Amino acid sequence: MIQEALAEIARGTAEIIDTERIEKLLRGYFEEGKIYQVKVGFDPTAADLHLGHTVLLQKLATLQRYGAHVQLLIGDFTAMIGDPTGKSETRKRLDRHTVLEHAKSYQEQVFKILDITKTEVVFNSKWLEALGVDGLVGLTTLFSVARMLERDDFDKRYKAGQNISISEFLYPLLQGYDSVELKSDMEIGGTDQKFNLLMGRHLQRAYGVGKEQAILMMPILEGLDGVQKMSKSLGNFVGITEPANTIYAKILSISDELMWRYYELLSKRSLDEIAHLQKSVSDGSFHPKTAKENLALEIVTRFYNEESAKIAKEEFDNVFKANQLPSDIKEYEIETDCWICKALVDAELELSTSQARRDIQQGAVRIDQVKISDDQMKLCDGEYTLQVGKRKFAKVKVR
RNA sequence: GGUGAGUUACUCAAGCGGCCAAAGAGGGCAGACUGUAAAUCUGCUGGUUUAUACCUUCGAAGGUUCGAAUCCUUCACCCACCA
Repeated sequence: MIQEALAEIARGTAEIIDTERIEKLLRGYFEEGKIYQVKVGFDPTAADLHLGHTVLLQKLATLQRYGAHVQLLIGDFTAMIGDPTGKSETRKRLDRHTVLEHAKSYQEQVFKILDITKTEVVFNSKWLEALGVDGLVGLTTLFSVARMLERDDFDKRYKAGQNISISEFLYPLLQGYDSVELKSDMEIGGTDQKFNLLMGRHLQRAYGVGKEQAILMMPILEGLDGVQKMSKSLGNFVGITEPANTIYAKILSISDELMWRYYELLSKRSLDEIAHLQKSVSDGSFHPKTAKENLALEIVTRFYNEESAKIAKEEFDNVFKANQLPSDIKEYEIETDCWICKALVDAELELSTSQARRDIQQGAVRIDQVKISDDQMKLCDGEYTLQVGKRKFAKVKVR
């Protein structure tokens, strides 16, 4: 029983630190019904969750089935410093109102996956504000600069002669201190958070919390481009609140190679089943497109339902296989005798008339499914369907 | 505090008085081919009612010049080294 649970928990993880401890927590649950605290941190700056977040969330949901109580930590205090992982720009401090709003929006999304009765939302400003300069200085004595510089990204930047600010040293310390306050038994995060996660362990020891959190690291999900990590700012994401049709279409646009990665990290199918599927595709007995469709259907179903997923697929096939128009196209009203380039801009299909002109010259623009080549034409009264490229549509009423 | 280097379009990065809306790469968009996949090939990639044209852009503001991303001055920011 415990071993089974452990195997399920370990599935897809990149690294686990202190498996013995996790085993102990599970034993406590199975034998005595003891629950334990699992910490996960979120930045309150981005309120839209995407598939990358769900890798963590799904793992948490699994843990919740085995006795975990989730501490969903909103890093409202640390967010203003900015995580040094990645680019560092001085961030604006968010006001209380905005933070609460983001947190609320998080909860709406998070509980599509997590069990609300086993989750608690906490804000680290609560204790970090109270920490004071005194406490902060105390905290900084517990870790050395040399060890801080061991951290991979600091090391690289230091050697490359790039700037590292003191506040960036504070970030992992404060995040680790959260684990002290929360007395977490386990923390889950992406592999890029390894240093920060370990800091929690280190500080729990230093502060004599009486336990050291186990660490569960999940791989970072690549974005739609298959190279960089999925993030909203890079625009390579699939948001979990996006329309079913969009989610479906985005999944279908990923490369075959990336599809297996998504299967591994997002699908609920067993690893054996996925391996089998992969084999069938590589020996040609199963079409990769079908495999991708199944994946897309599974993911859409998770956030909506089977019916919506089916409709999304039909819509997709209609538009891209049969070259028909999508069923819901935005409508715009345009004045008569409108220059085509201007109309394209007004219908929000193009950003500028110059761009519109270029696209027309390249044969990317269609009116009522017919390709046009004259960038000087005007639209007279009537209703038209404008299309730019393969996926941008708009209906216009000209009068 | 001293010395030196730097700030160019979405990103990196060339340019060092006119041929600069600004090389090149990446990214993005579009076309061909497809499974709206990848790979590949091609075109485009500041704006403007139609442009061997004009306008805005090369950290900011001034100046020199017929003419400046390029030279000078001041300011801001950033980095390294020395203290």
